[in-house]
Amino acid sequence: MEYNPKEIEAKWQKIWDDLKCFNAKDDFSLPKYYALVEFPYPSGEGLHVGHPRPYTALDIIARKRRLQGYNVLFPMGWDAFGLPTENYAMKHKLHPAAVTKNNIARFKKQLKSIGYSFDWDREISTTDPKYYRWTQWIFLQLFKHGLAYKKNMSINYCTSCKVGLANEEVVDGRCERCGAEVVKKMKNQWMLKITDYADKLIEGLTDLDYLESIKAQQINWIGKSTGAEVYFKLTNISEPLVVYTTRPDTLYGVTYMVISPEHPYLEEYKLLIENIDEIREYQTESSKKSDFERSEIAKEKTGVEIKGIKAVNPVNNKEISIWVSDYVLMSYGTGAIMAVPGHDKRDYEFAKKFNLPIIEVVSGGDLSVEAYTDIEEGVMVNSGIIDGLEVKDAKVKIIEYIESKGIGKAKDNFKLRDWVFSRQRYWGEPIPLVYCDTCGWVPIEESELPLLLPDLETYEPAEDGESPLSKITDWVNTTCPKCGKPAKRETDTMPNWAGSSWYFLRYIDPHNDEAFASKEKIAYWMPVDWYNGGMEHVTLHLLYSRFWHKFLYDIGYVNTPEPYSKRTAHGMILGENNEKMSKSRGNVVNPDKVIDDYGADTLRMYEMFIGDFEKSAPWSENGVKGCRRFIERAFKMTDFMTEEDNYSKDMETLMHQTIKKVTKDFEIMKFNTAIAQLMAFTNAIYAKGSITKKEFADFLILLNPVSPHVTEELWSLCGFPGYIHQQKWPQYDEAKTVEDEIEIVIQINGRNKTKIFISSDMSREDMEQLVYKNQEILNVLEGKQPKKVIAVPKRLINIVV
RNA sequence: GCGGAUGUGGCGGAAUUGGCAGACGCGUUGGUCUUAGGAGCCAAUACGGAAGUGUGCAGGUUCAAGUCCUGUCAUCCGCACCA
Repeated sequence: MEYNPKEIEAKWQKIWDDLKCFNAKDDFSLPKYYALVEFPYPSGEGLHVGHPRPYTALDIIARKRRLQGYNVLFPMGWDAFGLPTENYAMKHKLHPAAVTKNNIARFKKQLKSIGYSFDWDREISTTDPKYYRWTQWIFLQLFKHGLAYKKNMSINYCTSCKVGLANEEVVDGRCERCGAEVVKKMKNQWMLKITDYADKLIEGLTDLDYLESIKAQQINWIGKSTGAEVYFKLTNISEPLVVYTTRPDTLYGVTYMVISPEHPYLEEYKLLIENIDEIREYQTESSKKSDFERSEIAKEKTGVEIKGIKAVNPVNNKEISIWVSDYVLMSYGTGAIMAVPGHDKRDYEFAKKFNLPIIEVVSGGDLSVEAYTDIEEGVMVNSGIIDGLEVKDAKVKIIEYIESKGIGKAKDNFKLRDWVFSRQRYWGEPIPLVYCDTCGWVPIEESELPLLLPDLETYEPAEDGESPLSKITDWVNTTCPKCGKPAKRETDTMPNWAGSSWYFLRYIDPHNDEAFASKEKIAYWMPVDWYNGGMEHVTLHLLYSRFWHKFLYDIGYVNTPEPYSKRTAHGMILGENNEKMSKSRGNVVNPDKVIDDYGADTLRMYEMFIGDFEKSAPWSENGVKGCRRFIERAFKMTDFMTEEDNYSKDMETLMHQTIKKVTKDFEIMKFNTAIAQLMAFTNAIYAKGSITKKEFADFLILLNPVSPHVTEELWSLCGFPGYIHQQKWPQYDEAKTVEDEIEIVIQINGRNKTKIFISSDMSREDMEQLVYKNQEILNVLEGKQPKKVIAVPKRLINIVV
C-alpha cells in the first residue's frame, strides 16, 4: 500500500465537508469549548508558512476536545478592511471590495487545503455590511455613553501627496511613496475613552490565564503611576500651569519648568511671549520629528526659554523660568513638567546645557557629576516643611499640604492614551454620525444601520488630507435625524482595529439580524476558552477588544466581564536563512508548495515539530522531510499489525506513557515533544516488529489531531468502526506508566561512576543499604569509607567519601 | 533610555520540586538491500588519544546547578524621553 497524500487529503476533506462533522451545535445541554485564533488580514500575497502555526495548534486542541466529548466552536473569518487592500485597489483601478473578495477566496482555498476543522458555516468578514452594521452599532453605544469624543490630534501629512499617512508609511520622516517630507498636521478626530477603563483593564487580568509576559506587557502599556497634579502660578496670567508629577516630594528641587512644543498656552498667550518667533521656529522643527525620534536623539537636549512669562514654585514662592522643549510630550500627563534636575537624568542634562540651577532634595549622590536618581528611599534635604523626612512620608505630607492650600491634588496617571478612532481613508466602516449646526453631533437612527460605504470613482484622499468620502457631496449632505435641518455626515472611517474588537462575539451567532448575537447563545458560548495570537497584538488589539467587551458587559449585552479566559502566543517562523520571512528578502515559503510536495499532514506536523511553540524558529526543508518520513513509517505499521484487541505486555508501559505525554503536552502547547513521543513509540514498534490492533488504534487517535487525513484513512483501511473523529480520546492509568525495574546512577562525590538496576518502588532506606551490600557499588568504592550517602528514589545514589 | 524576551552539539530543539545534560528530528558516517538510489531498513554520532571537559562569561550556594543567588557580556523584539 502506497501513501498518497494528495488522494487521501482531497477524499477526507470532502467527507468532512459533506458530514459537517466539525460544525458547532447550539445545543446548550452539551459541555462547550470555544477555541479561537486571530482571524487573518487577507493580503494579496496569500498565506505563508507562518500562518498555519497558530491555526494548527488550536486545530489540535479543537480536535482533541471533540474526541473528549466537547461541543466545540472553532471558527474562522476575515479582518478585511485596511490600507494595503485600498492602496492596491487605487494602483490597479479596482474596487477594494473586489480585491478583498479575491484575496479572501485565495486564503480560504489555502486554509481548506490544510484540513482545518473550522466551522465554515460561521465564516464572517468585517467588510460585510451585515457584519459592520454591528460594528457601527457598538460605536453608537459608545458614543451614547459618552465614550466617543472629538479632539484635535496630529496626523502624519505628506507635503507632496497632500494626504494623511499611516505611521508605517512614514520612513525616516519621509513619505514612503514619494520621498517628500512628512509633517504633523492637526485634525479634529474621533477618540474613544479607553482610559476610562484603564484601572478595570489592569484589575481584570488578575484571574485570567494569560501568559505572564502578556500580562506584564499589558500592565506596562497601561502604565499606571501614582502622584499628584500641581498648579504653578504664572506671572501676568491668571490661569496656572498644571503639571503632573510622580514625585511631589521633590517640589523644593524644582528650578525651572518645561512645556511641550504643542502646549496650547503657547498659542493662547502668544501676545505675552516676547520671543514668539523663536518659539514658532522651534515648534516647526520639532513637528518634523516623530515622538520616537524625539526619544532617539535624546543625547543632545534642545529647547527655547519663554521670555516674558515666569512661573512661581508654589512651595517656596521662588520665580523660575519656563522652557519649551520636545523632550516633553503633549500626549503624556499635562504636556508640562516641573523640572527637578537634581534627581532626573533628562532634567539634569537640560539644566547643564542651559546653565540652570540644580538643587539637591534627596540626600546622597554627587550632583556635580550626575543626577542622583536612586531615590525610591532616602532622606529629604533643603525641603522646607518636609525636610528630614523619609521619601515615603514626605510624599504623603506634601500631598496633604498642597491639597490643603489648593495648589494641587493627588492623582493617578496612565501611559495609556485614548484611542484615535478616525482614519481619513475609504476602506473602513463609515462612522454613523452627522453634524448639525443646531444639534451638534447626532447619531443616525439604529434602524438606518448599516450606513453603507458609497461607491467611488477614485479612492484617493482629498488634497487637504480629508477622507475620500468627503468628495461625494450627495452622500455627505443629509438631514439631521433630530431636527430635520440640513446636516453633514462624518467622512472619516473607522480603523481596522474596530471590526476585530468584537468578532469573537459574532461567530457565536453570525446570521442574526436582530442583535450582534443572541443573549442565550452568548451565555452558552462565552467566554472564549482559549485564544491564541501573536505577541505583536498583545498591546493594541488585545486591549481594544477587552475594552469593548467590558463596555458591552457594563451596558448589559454580554455576560462576562472578560472575553478570553486564556490567552497564549506563538513565535514567528523565520526563513531558512534565519531572517524574518518577507518578499524582499526572498525567503518566503508558500504552504501550497509544501502541501504539493509532501502533503498537508506533513505540513501540519512540521509546523508543530519545528520547535518550541512560543519561540521563533527557522524553516527547514529537511525538517519537513523528517516529518514525512515519520508519517510513512506510521503508514507502514499496518504491515505488521496483529489481530489482538489489547495492549501487549511489553508495550503496555510505553503505551500508557505515550498517552499521558501526548495528552499533557498538547495542553501546554509542547506539540514538539508530544510528536517526539509518538516517534519514539513508533521506533519501539519497529524494533519489536509487531503492533496489536488496539495499540495501533490508540496510536492513530493520538496522532489524529496533528495529522487528521492520514489517520482517518488508516482507521478506515484497518476496518476500525466508524470514523476516527467520532472516537474517544484514550485514557492512561498512572500506575501503568511506571516501569517495574529502573536504572539509576551511582555517583561518588557527585560524579557518575556506574549504573545499576533496582526495583522502581525501592525505598530511600533500602537504597542507602545497597551501598554496603551491592557488589557493583562496592567495586566502584574501591574500599573507601562512605562519609555520607544521599539516595533519591527513582533517581540516584550519591556517595560522599 | 524604558519595557519584554533569549543564549544548551554541525543544525532545530529535549531535560517535574535542583538529581544520569543532549530525548526526538535533521545532517554526517558506516553497514544492509538493490540493475540503480537523493528510497527503505540497521547502527554510530557533544568535545577530547586518554585521564577528563562541557549548557554565553565570571563568581557563589549545595552531596548535587542548564535549573537557585550575585555580577557581567551578547543577541532579538516592542516603544509614546512616561516626568
